[in-house]
Amino acid sequence: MPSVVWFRRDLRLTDHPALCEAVAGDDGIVPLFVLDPALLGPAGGPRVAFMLDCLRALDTDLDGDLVVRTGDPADVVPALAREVEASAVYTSADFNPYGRRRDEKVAGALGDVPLQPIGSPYAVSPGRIRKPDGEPYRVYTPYYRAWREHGYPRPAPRPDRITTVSGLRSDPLPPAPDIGDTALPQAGEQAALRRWADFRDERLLSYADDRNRPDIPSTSRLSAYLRWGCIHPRTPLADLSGRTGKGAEVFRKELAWREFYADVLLHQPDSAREHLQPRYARLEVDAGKSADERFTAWTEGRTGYPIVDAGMRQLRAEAWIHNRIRMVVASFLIKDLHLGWKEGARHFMRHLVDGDLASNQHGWQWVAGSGTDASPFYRVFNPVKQGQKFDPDGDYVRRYVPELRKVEGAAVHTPWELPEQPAGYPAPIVAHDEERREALERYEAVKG
DNA sequence: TTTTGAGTTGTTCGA
DNA sequence: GTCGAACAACTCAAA
Repeated sequence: MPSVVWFRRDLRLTDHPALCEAVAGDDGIVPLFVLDPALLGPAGGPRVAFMLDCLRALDTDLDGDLVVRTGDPADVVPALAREVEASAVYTSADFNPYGRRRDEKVAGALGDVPLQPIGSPYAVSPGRIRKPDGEPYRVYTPYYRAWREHGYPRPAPRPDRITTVSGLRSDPLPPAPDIGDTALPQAGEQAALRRWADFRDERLLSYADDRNRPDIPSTSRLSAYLRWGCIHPRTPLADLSGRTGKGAEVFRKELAWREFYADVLLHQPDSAREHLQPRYARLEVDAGKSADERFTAWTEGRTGYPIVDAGMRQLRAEAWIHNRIRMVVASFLIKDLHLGWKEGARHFMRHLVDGDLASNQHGWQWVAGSGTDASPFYRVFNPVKQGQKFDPDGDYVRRYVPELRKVEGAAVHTPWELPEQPAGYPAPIVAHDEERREALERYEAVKG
């Protein structure tokens, strides 16, 4: 009897424990991907388009034997299992709130055929790292120490031979959503491995110094690949283990942040929707027509603050934003426009190619100060300062804001000081100094 | 149980 | 221009 390998956020063949386990059986595997409308709906065009490309790449790597089926996994997976008389369904564990509910339903619907979760999208699965008293960590740094202490396995090799069952019905992939000119990364496992190798060899050494620079290619840009599991974090982590440089340590910490937030979300599933710290429900948030207009200006990159607008336009152009700039635009939405983090987080999830629930929701809450960080509430990003510091020559702004292309150097961060206003570029929609004070007052009111 | 030290990513102000 | 202090108080982790 063959076994089914149900792919979800693990669209690769290398270092795939569930796949390894399945191919150890004698009768071949049925590789399956389920197009689940409940997940595809909110995913947003770029992420779906990228996923479809990854599925094509995976199908190619499987000699065209990937079985795609559309529908509720609780129907689709058991139906296929019966169809091929599967002995088991192997899969990587999913720890997101929806994924856990779904897998419980699927396991129930499968009856006697076991649903075997093996491995997960993390080096250390969420829930594994605990304090000595058995409680989960709520603060990153001690979590990181425990995570390092815990360790993680080396990557598993790609199976020598993958015998697939051929000739099964497979639904055609839906047409890619219209994403206009948005430039997506090259999809698939091979592209992910190349991307990692390039980063490791070219930029890791200077990563600690340059990672906050959006104007130069300083980051790994692995996020979309990690999101869909084209690469498992074990692969970079194994390469890092032999390196002592600061860049290696800082990059390892970034990977650990992803794991920390997944752990927090596992223990506090509601934190995907609500503030982790409940008192922030009291934070005053603007609503109404003017708030809606400010939100729209933010999404369209028309706030009049060049670094913010460049970030929001990069999101449209590439379905991705440099991490530093994510913080800047998030801080602007929350503390300059006085809008809720949830709106911003939802917008990111709709438009990011790498949108990951745990990292996104908790990244936003980090900025809002309502998450795991013991954030000093007076930490308000100054959009001009951030621009001058991290985009010192203004190259990043000019790349994404054509109205400002003729402005030279760092002057691009303060267009209102130019003798002549650049045509078509808006004046600042709010005065940062005033809104900073306003934000501090509102946060003050939430204290205690 | 109590105590102590520490907490990703900042900004402003005054010396 | 550079530097340190102030911006508060609280929660968490660990001794």
